[in-house]
Amino acid sequence: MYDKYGPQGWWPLLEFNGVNPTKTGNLKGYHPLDYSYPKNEIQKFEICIGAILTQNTTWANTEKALINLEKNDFLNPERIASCELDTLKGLIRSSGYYNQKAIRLKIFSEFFMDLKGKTPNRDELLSVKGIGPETCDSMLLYAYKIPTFVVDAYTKRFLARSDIFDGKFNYYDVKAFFEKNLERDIIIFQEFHALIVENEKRIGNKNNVKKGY
DNA sequence: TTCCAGGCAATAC
DNA sequence: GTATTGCATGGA
Repeated sequence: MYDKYGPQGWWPLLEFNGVNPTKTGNLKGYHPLDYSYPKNEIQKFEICIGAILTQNTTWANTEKALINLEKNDFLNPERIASCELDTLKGLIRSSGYYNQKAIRLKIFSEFFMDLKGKTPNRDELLSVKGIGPETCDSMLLYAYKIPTFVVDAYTKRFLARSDIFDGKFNYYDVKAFFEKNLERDIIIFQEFHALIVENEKRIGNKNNVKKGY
């Protein structure tokens, strides 16, 4: 997949204006071969907010919400934590589930401020309301650069078609499978997950693999 | 119009 | 511990 699609440069960040013409959807937000992102606390925060906003939603819808937040100077935890809930709901409307996501963003913003720049551990993140296994691992892998493998709907669909996995398709069994078979390296984990997503987006759900498998 | 997308918490068994 | 359900917009 790497030979076919090239380095993916995840996570997509709004601030990056480089162009990767082979991308479908948007031409912005990627930073292939540059693994120094996020470069500051705001970018770190942006990744975490994006991880929450993209829950069960397309990235296109998420990106609209992120752009709205950015335009209104809402990409900082203080602003989100202190603003009117209805204002926040309006800005993230396009991401869907905006009532619960607005509350989750506020809760996470408080948590992020309390960290004061420190890296949270997995259990701390999971204890935050609105953060489940996938959102947690996305934050750790892409914002905090901890080598933990991210399992999402694409990952399971990829495995379901591949025949190389005979276990149960629950989150932790799938995660363990990848972590056992890949070198525990931050760049490899980031690229492998992003390449699976790119591959699955391109081929579509041809075999109509059901969600959850 | 219908279906589904980079989940999660609450609830029910 | 596992299964089900509500949440909501926007594109195909």
